[in-house]
Amino acid sequence: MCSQRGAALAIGGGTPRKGEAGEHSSVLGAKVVLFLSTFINKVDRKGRVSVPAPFRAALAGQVFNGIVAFRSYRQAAIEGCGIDRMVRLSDSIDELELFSEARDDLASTIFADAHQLPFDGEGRVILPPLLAEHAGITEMAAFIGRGATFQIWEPDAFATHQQEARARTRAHGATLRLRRPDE
Amino acid sequence: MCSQRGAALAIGGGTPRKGEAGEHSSVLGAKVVLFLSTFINKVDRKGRVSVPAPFRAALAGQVFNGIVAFRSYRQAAIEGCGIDRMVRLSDSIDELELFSEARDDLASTIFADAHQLPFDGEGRVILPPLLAEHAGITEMAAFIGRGATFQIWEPDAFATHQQEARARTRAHGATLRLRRPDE
DNA sequence: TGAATAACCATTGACGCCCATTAAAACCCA
DNA sequence: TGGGTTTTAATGGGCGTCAATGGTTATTCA
Repeated sequence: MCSQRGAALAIGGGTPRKGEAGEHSSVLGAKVVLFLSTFINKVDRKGRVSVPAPFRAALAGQVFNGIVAFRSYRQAAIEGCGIDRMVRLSDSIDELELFSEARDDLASTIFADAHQLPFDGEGRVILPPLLAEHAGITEMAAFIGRGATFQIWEPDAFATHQQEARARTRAHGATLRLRRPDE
Repeated sequence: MCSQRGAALAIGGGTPRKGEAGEHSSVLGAKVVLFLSTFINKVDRKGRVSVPAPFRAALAGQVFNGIVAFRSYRQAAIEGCGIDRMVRLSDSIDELELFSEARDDLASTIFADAHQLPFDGEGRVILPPLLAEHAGITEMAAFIGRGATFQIWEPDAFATHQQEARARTRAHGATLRLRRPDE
């Protein structure tokens, strides 16, 4: 009802067209995943929320059909991404010294808190109470595209957060150098 | 009763779909195993605990139908993984200098202490008293996903540990460079 | 023969899966 | 370009299945 259209997308070997179902190409190179825009969906009495179709499309073809979600460390929000990103993270951590403290901390902090939320037939997921509470989500959930990942906020909380972020950006004049395509 | 749903998973050659039972493909390349999230299950009077279904799924297809557990030597926890990882660990240790002290210590610390815990028909394992005591587990056991491995803690003890780990991670500004998909 | 262990069965509640409904885009054609 | 049609997405709800748990019976070893 409140969701807005607009896109976010997934870029694989080929660009998924309309009718032809963007299939994975689970093949070689990792698929480029991009989450864009904001979508506000309803949380039903069972705790289910529809993940925006564009986000689902971006995740299509990953080894796990659903999203991975965990509490944001610094904000009252839920961080979301696809399983592929977690696998990469796992590999990265595996390269740290076995049994080192840093490795331990990262593992306990990241993986222990991550929830794998599978899509149901309609592309919905069930928000675990722990996560929903952390973000203060009850009625509605705002899916916020952030490029390679996304966040889920309580709509009003996000509106406030966004205003503050804008103000900060204006104040600090934050800039960013664009990465060269190849570097 | 206290377990939380959400899945964690096993990624084989093919994507385990709905009806077609995600089977192993114990084939060539090592299967990608990812333990995510936290599950708290009850330990019954016989010392049995259900290993979370998602963890079982991640282990499916390995040569030993069960888990390998040993005492963490840094924490009041039980380290857990599949038999396949022990094989890899063995290989790694094999590469250390023969007769070196480190090799000796690792071998006796890990392998001598490792227990193979087979699943019963319902996917439960019996926690050896030695391990349970080391982790202070009596009523409940928390299965903690850590990517390629997992740990088993006494729930409250883990909650404390996790908070400290979070604090440390934030304090050290511990960062981790995400591994590029292909590198 | 008794104790400990393993295999088997039974219960229940949460979750996966399905179908129906509605609303809003996208599409098509005049 | 406007109106009518088609398709897809979001939402609600019912029901079957499986996971977690508890208990009972068979089996093995001391």
